[in-house]
Amino acid sequence: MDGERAPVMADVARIAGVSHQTVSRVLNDHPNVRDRTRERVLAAVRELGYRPNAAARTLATRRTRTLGVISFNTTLYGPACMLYGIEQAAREYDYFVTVAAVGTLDRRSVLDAVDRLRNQGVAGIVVIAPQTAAVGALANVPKDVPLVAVGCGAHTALVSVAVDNEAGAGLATSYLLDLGHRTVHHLLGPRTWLDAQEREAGWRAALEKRGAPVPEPLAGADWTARTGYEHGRRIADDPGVTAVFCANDHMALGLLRALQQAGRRVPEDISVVGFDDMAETEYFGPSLTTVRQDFDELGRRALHALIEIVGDPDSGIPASGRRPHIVIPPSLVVRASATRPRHRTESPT
Amino acid sequence: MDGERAPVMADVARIAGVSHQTVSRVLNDHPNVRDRTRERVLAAVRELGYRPNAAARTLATRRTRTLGVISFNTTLYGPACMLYGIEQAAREYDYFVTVAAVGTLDRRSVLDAVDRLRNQGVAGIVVIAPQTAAVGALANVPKDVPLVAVGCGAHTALVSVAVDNEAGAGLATSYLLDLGHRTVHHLLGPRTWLDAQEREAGWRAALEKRGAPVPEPLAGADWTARTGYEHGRRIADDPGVTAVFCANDHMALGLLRALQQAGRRVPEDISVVGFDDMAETEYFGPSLTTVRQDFDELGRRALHALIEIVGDPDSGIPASGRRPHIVIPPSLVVRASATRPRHRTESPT
DNA sequence: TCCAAGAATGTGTGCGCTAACAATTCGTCA
DNA sequence: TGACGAATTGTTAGCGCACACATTCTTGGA
Repeated sequence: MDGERAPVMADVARIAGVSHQTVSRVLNDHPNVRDRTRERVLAAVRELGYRPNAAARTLATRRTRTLGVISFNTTLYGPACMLYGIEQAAREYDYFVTVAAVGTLDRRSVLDAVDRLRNQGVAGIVVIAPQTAAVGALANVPKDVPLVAVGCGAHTALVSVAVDNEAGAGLATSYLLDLGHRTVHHLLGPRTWLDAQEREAGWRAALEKRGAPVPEPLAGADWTARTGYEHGRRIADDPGVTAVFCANDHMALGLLRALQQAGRRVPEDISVVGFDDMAETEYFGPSLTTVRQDFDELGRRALHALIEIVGDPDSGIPASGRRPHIVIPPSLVVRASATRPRHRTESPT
Repeated sequence: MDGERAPVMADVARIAGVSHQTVSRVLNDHPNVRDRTRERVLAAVRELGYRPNAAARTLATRRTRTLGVISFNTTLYGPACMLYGIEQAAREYDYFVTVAAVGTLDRRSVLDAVDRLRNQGVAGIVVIAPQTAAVGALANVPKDVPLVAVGCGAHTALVSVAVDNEAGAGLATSYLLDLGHRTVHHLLGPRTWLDAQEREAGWRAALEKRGAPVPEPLAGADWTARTGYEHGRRIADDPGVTAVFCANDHMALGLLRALQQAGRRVPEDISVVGFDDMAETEYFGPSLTTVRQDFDELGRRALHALIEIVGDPDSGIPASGRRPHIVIPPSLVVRASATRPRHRTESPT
């Protein structure tokens, strides 16, 4: 293909008139290289357009500067953002990121992804795969593979970085209750997701704490606008529902749409609150009150945690610290989709 | 850290009672290995939990099985999907994918990303960075780096895989014209994006072909719902506008919202068509008629193109073929957001 | 029975780099 | 001026694997 082979360290050494080891020293910022020598070497490097061979370095040092990311579906807003945050942070530490997407979330796929990444020789892995099954499978991974789970809820055996789902759900639920709603219905995410479970728990806890009745949560949704829509049609027919907390924004969108089609007004007839604060929620009809989670930050924090475990000699971070769970507080973004109920049935203020 | 070192080929060889070379043969599916020997080797591999050292293999073979992806913003729907498609396809060919996200799109960032990837020794690069600036910068990359641009419009000097933006825009525009609109307004994407340019060209061509007046396109938007919203407020005040073709779905969402707030009904008063067909468009209010592009497929095709250039010996694909541009036809997805104009001002059918 | 051709396996070497150690140079103080 | 220690540079030996070649073992036909 290409005429001549890429220059190697020996070539640089010859041109600079030094030994290859000196070149290595310059490239790795070792002390005890005379300034003049260093400059000669760097000049030679530039002249040749030399670039070190990563594989050779890896082989010699027995350590890679690449990290793996396993992601269930990078197409979803949250995972996509987290991936972005991870990559950003990795760059700062001078690590590469290789991704392994898994199509389905059975144990096998997940373990398979772990395997592929290990074959490539990654130094550690961040998992964006918030399902219970995935987490279960991950528990079987040999402990010599540094592993951090991100956005997967906090109740896992793994080192994890996550938003505080329960607190977020509590925020949303309390907000609706404060508005004067007698109770708040909940459009569940898929129960196989830890986030969904935790949000449900937070919702339930908030209700119970306030002594509000706890209605049966609306189950069977899968995070998509489509299932939100389907539930919305049913809710529209139920005059008892005045407030709905949706486990994510996509479903809220579908719900909003169904209610609108059925002639139920939001927020006048029914208040809706979502979760995630994806970029477009502000422009839903009406703009959606939702719980914001900073996915970017989540990704970054996950990477930091991983680096900390891997132990980056260049950053002076000890390879020791054990920090099982990092929890990031979410915040409520108030927009137009929720308000006080029109016909207050009790407790007039 | 871990007590003993990972097993190497020699360990396997010893246990299986063969030479390391035979182990290598088994692992690389070479012919001329007796079945019994192969089994002994594989048993030893399993027993030891041996996994080949990728770095060593790379060093010895002088070729990596990793590909790089440069992406401007994996947070957007399109790029996220393409990345997913790329990873999927890469896995089939047994390649790894490492991502390099760039925050801004100046030449420097892009070239920087290329550099990082080359340092890591990737065999080739897929670029998801549809801006003119990026493409310009890429033209400077040494030609010995296999490079494929994806979703960046077709008018580039690079090997590219893209949806046919002009055809898609034509589809949308003609559809609105066929409905009876006198003309179609266009909410432009950012002019620095090739997709935006091509969509504008397609819109303009369709209009001219039909002899319809060509209004000044609505400029200054940036793909986000926010700018779509801003333009929407202005459009709402303009009774002359009966049909709008938006350069993407996000902007269409903002537009829809603004129109609704202003009391203009869609599609009765104004018809709207988008571009992309992202997952939620069906649940916009009203559900959006849009031009679908199959991002996933785009990503997969890009990867195939790259593999073809890189030349994968294991797949029997020759390292020769030059295929500058691959264009994928888009399709129109008809939903509720567009209809015939209410007050037809001319050409009664 | 023997030999040639081919199948099956083993041996040696180098990929490009870093780590450990050896050798050299330099400065400085007695 | 000489010598000693620190700073600087060079030398050697792998890291784990695949390739080229050498060697041994099977066949099958004369």
